[in-house]
Amino acid sequence: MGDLAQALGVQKGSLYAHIESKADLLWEVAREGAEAFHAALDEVPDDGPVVERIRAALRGHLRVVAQQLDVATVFIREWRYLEGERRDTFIAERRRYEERFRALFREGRERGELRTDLDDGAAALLALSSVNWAYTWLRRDAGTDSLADRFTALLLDGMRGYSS
Amino acid sequence: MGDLAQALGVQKGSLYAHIESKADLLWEVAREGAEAFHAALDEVPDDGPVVERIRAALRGHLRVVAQQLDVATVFIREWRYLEGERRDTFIAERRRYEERFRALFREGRERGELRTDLDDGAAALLALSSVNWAYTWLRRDAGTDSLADRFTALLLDGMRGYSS
DNA sequence: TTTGGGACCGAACGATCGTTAGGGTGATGG
DNA sequence: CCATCACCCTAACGATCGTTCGGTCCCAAA
Repeated sequence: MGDLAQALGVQKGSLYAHIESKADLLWEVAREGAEAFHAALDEVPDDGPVVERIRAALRGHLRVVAQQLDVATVFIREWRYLEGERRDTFIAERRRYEERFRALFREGRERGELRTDLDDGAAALLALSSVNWAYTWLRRDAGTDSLADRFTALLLDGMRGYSS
Repeated sequence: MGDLAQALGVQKGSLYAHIESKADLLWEVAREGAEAFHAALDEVPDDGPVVERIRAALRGHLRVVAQQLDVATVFIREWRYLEGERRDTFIAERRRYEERFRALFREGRERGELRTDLDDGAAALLALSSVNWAYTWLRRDAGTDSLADRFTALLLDGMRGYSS
């Protein structure tokens, strides 16, 4: 709160003419984060090659991380400090996001665009881990699309030479 | 400190008969974490198929995460609260760990066991991201080896069907 | 012109937390 | 037997932090 007030050029107490509590602020940022990531997924077309949609989803996620790093940090890490009902509803929203991701891989498998023995749970976990971890090192001005493409290529084609 | 004292069945102040400061504790755990992860990497043989060594490295990392979750959490996340010189030396140790990981992928490419156009930096980043993120969801009793193997399979062979 | 209200200040409150101080106990070893 | 020392307690200190409160200023609506 002190830092926030200082960044606004205002005394600590003056903040409370605009907000109710610190917890409210965290909740607002968490909601904003959920909205941003879901919005990025909304931009992914719901038909066309699954591979391209996965690439678009990773691009979108990384873009949110890079361009709204603070919001993303709350969505990814700081949400833990939410309390009570807000915490529960946030977790549900977060699970929904992961589920939407997983559905991509499931559909890819079912359509035969991905390997038929694909473990879509592990696949979604792997993909989401890679982009979720990005908030720890990603710079705001990084070329996120090309990075997402490199991740996509690695995830889809693997690191072995056989498939090239 | 209060929680720690309570867990030990002791008053807060009594802790200081054994330690110097809270910062010292964090430093100790951070060092323990670095030691554990490096030790896990030491168990990986330095010859043989690179693919198997990568699998072993991921297994080792996940095992440390699962079995020493608190230590791993400090190594992965809480080290940020280290200060001064300790912070710097820790970061160096952490970078060295990442570099050892990356060397695996580089060697795999150079030996022709991995694709010749492999971006070993991105590959190491992807692999480390996947296992680093695990501390957020991994349960202590999880079958980490099989999980590491699933990750290894996905990373090496990819999610596309072509290579199977 | 008066009134109401939003924005802000300055100060303080109350809680938490890491740490210190002073004193007590009991076991150990010279 | 006595001194030492490790260990622990209670109490308090000082700093930080989120929040409250009374008061001032100023703009806009009545």
